[in-house]
Amino acid sequence: MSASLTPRQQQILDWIAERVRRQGAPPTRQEISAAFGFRSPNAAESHLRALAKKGVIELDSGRARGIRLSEPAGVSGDYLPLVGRVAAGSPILAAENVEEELGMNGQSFSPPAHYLLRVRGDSMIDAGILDGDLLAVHRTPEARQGQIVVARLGEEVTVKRFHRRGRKVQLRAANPAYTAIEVDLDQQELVIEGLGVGVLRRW
Amino acid sequence: MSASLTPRQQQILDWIAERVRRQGAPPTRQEISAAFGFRSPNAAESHLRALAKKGVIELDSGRARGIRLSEPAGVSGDYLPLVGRVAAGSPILAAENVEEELGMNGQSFSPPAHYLLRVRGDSMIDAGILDGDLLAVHRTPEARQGQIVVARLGEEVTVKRFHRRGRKVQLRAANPAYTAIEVDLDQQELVIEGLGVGVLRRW
DNA sequence: CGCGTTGCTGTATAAATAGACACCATGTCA
DNA sequence: TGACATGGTGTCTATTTATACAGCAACGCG
Repeated sequence: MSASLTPRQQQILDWIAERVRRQGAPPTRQEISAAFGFRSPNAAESHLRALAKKGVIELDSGRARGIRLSEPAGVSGDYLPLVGRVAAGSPILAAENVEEELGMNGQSFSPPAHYLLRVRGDSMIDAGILDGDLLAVHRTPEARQGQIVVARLGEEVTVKRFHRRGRKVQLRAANPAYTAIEVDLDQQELVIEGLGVGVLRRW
Repeated sequence: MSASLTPRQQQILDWIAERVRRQGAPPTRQEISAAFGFRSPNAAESHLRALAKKGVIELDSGRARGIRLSEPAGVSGDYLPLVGRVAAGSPILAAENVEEELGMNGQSFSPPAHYLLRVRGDSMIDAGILDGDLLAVHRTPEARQGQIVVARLGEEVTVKRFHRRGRKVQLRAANPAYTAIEVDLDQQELVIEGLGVGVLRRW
């Protein structure tokens, strides 16, 4: 997608990101030039154009300090990845599935959350999980009766309540409009990706 | 700590913080004026001076967009106070009401959350807010039709949907088993403590 | 070889921006 | 009563800033 940056370009991008993080506002052309010892603001201008062309920044024309970082860098620690739609066949935490990093500590949940998964549909509405809600997930392959799990059936990832009887598993929705999914462990592969440990909703 | 802001000042500070969060750069005086309908950039200028005087922002003189938030976005850091039962008559954020500090950034919500309030009862169940859920609250005295608000009526703090017709306000539950609370602003005092901006549930 | 990209210098200018000065109305505090 | 904060309108200007134009040198690609 975005062409790789030259070392110089990377250096400049890093500096800009650092500036935004520390000063709260992007630099001007002349500030960039001063920082790198350019004698002409146009050196900065052309670097910015190159960076914009490669898609790592966006320039708002005609605005003072109109530089925006395409991907806000600065993932330092207490962040949980937000997983949106899971691409068929890919591991849940593959980079392509991560939409955003949310500033919150997984330890706020017990057991701790490893990531947040956006829930689609109203199949868990009676458990107070609405369409678009973020399910806090603890990665573990173990589930007990009645727990809310993130399960992978073939290429599909779903959120349901887990019920097991011997070699048969029922994945039950929390909504009378849905019928339970029956899985025979000898016939189909079922992977428990994790356990729901909480819900986060943003309006 | 920081001197208390007037509602108008809080509103302007919130708007600036939101801008910084979303656009990556602080606004200019004319942008503030445009957003609030001021006809003169000087209205924004004097508000900024007032905010700087109270220590919630810092101004870099002679720089375009030289506004820095003293405490990023007016939110103290990476922790949100969890407010449980609110003692009668005390301010919501009084230390006696804070049960715990949760490791999450208020910026995960938009507008940013200032604290979490434990919701009691099932009066908001149809909005997906269950007994014991934590409501993320953005402090502001302003509410629009239908928004979920934290309101104080006399000594009681409640979470309801806000509806206003002239001097009469209805606080509606999201549960058919409850009847709406009618408030005549000329008879009773109603304080909007904040706006619900999200929900956090821990199992 | 010519062509495009990178990485600069140097100059110029229109537009964006901060911020001064003057002024007004309202409320509060002592 | 006067002083002071709040919340504005209106105008003007010095500075800051983005960005165009004209060049130059080095490099890799086909």
